[in-house]
Amino acid sequence: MTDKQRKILVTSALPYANGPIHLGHLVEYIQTDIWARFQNQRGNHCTYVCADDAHGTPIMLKADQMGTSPQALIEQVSQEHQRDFAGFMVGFDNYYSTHSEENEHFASLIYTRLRDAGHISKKTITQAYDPEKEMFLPDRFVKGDCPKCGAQDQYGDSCEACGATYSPVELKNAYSAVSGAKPIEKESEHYFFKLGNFEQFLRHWVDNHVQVQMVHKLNEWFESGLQNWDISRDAPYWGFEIPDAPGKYFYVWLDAPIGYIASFKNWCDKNEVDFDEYWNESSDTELYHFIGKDIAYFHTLFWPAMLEGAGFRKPNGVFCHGFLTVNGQKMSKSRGTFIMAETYLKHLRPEYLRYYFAAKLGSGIDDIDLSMDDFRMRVNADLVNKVVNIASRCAGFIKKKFDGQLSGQLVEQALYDEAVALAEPIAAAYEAREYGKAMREIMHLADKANQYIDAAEPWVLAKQEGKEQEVQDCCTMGINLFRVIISYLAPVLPQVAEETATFLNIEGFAWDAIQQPLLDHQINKFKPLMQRVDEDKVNAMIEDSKATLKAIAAATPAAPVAQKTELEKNPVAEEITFDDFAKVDLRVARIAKAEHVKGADKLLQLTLDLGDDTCNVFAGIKSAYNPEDLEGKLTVMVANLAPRKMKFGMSEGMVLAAGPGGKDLWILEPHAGAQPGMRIM
RNA sequence: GGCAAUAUAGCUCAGCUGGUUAGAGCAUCGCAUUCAUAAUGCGAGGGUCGCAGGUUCGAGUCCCGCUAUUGCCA
Repeated sequence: MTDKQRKILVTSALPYANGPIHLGHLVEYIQTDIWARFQNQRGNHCTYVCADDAHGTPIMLKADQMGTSPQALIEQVSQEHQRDFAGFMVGFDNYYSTHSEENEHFASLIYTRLRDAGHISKKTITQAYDPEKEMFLPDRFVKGDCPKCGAQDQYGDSCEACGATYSPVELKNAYSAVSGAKPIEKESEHYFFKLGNFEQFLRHWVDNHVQVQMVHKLNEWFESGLQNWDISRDAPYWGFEIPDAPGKYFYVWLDAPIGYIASFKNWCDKNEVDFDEYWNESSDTELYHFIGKDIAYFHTLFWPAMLEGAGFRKPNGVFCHGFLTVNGQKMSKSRGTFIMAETYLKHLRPEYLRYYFAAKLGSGIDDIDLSMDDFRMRVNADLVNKVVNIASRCAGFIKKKFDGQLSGQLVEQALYDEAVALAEPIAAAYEAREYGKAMREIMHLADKANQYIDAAEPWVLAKQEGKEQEVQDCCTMGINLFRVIISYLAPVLPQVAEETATFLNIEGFAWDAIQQPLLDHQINKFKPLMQRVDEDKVNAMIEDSKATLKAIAAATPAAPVAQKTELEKNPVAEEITFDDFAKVDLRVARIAKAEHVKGADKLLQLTLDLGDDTCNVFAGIKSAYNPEDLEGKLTVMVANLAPRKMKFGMSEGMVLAAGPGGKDLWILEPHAGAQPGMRIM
């Protein structure tokens, strides 16, 4: 800690103001908050700002749908977001909105500077247009059938069933997700940011400012060539009008990152801080953005290029993190693993999650998994059984026998020195965002503290005459080790740290304070600092998540879309006679074996048991089923279908399934009791 | 389809530039202990490091292929 105080500005990505914060978001805010708290604890001056990302078509349409104004919607969502973040102890210095005067100012300023420097071009493009709603439709708001595989109800940019990418005009049976009308093609002049002008700058910049994993990604983008970026949208659009272009608005992604600047400016004005010191091109303050890997493109290409072009400083680092999975899978609304921040907080303490995320976070971009059982056991074992236990097992002696007074000496100076010596490696781990590594070090120290107390046996000494001093000494050691541990954990567990400060009767946890042990010092009564994670509460949270999402789904007025009924999408076929039908021999079959097919993206190979006979069938259901989930189940097959030679072998029949394709595919299963081989009539 | 990341004990994860019998925590089992929020300590079992090749004196660690999972394709 010899460096002079660093001035640091950190940001987390701006959450979009059309929905609630969920646990997936929180990975990033907790990661950033821990880093910011750590920096301040070390004595640096770290400011943490964020804001709601409050513009764009989805917000405009959602407000419309709810019968309210975008303004009212974003105000309400902002309240909810701030409430949730506060609940998780995410300590922003400023939380603002991209729909603000400051942001309009900076968006216009940056645009104007880019334009004057020749980095903006115009071009007329053709886009899908909703003639009923009289607006251009973003790709996501055009739906229809995939031109490649025919899957129904796909978005305008890509097919979820076959993965094909295309433009909205290629969709079959296209309709507007806004009005249900058939979109037409319409021309409009758009404004573009000439990203290619910055290729040399960017190629150089990315080398030192993003993680290695991202460098690879970026090189890929460089290889395929930097395209101009479409930064304008036509009215009606919820955002800022472009200064010299009436009826044209900044695309939401243009003013979103500028929201970092705007939020900071807003904070500067309130706190009399010199804005320019932080944002001048030659600033020697530090700037870091924490983001999810999905928005790297915007933050590692467009953003530094915009700043460069407009004469602002560039970030010192853009830190990507991975996504959150729950119980090893994508968060799922039906499984109750799509957990909103608010729902979590109704049942569980925020620090559990802060610690769990910290224990799993590294500096890379790997996804992290929240395994509910692991979460509960890990938090209980580490924080309650190990860490808090240290204080709990020493405090009683100090309080009862010595009236809260710590002794005047450290009997195991070497052990204490060892604990304090971890300050630097742990600080280095925090600095490098290797929180998992830091947590492992800290828990190892906690193990040592428990081992020490075990060996010292204060409860044995306490029963012996004349050993009072030894009891006080070893409990003083224990309490001091506890203090060191909580100091290391303070960025992760703000509330525990605060309550520990009260318990220890100290000011707080400046990083270097532990250099001086607490001796001849009066401490307060110990109160349990943390309760165990209760399995029932975890389960209640899951159930609550299911219920909450159901309620939301029910309350949300269905998009006026024209939710076409299944029959409308796919009318009943021409009438047939019974004899026609009878030609199809449907049989109950048991799925004896199901396996992946080497080299096939969509097929599973099924071995179907018909009682006396088995047959081999290739079924295109891989996107919806895991082989292991199918084995042993009964299903229905067409038994007399002519065998067909496929690339992977002979398919002797087919299994029946319903659904548009992709994950939405359901095979038939007869009621229990049906036997393999039975004919279905 | 293209590109990338990941795949290590039952679970969650470490394993740096290749080098002795592959580590941790939790879980399990045995023993000890009772100061502590059914907490702690000691010890044990448990892995052909996704599969198959290759480079090397030597590979979990490098290369190729395959499989699975995940993400990105502005």
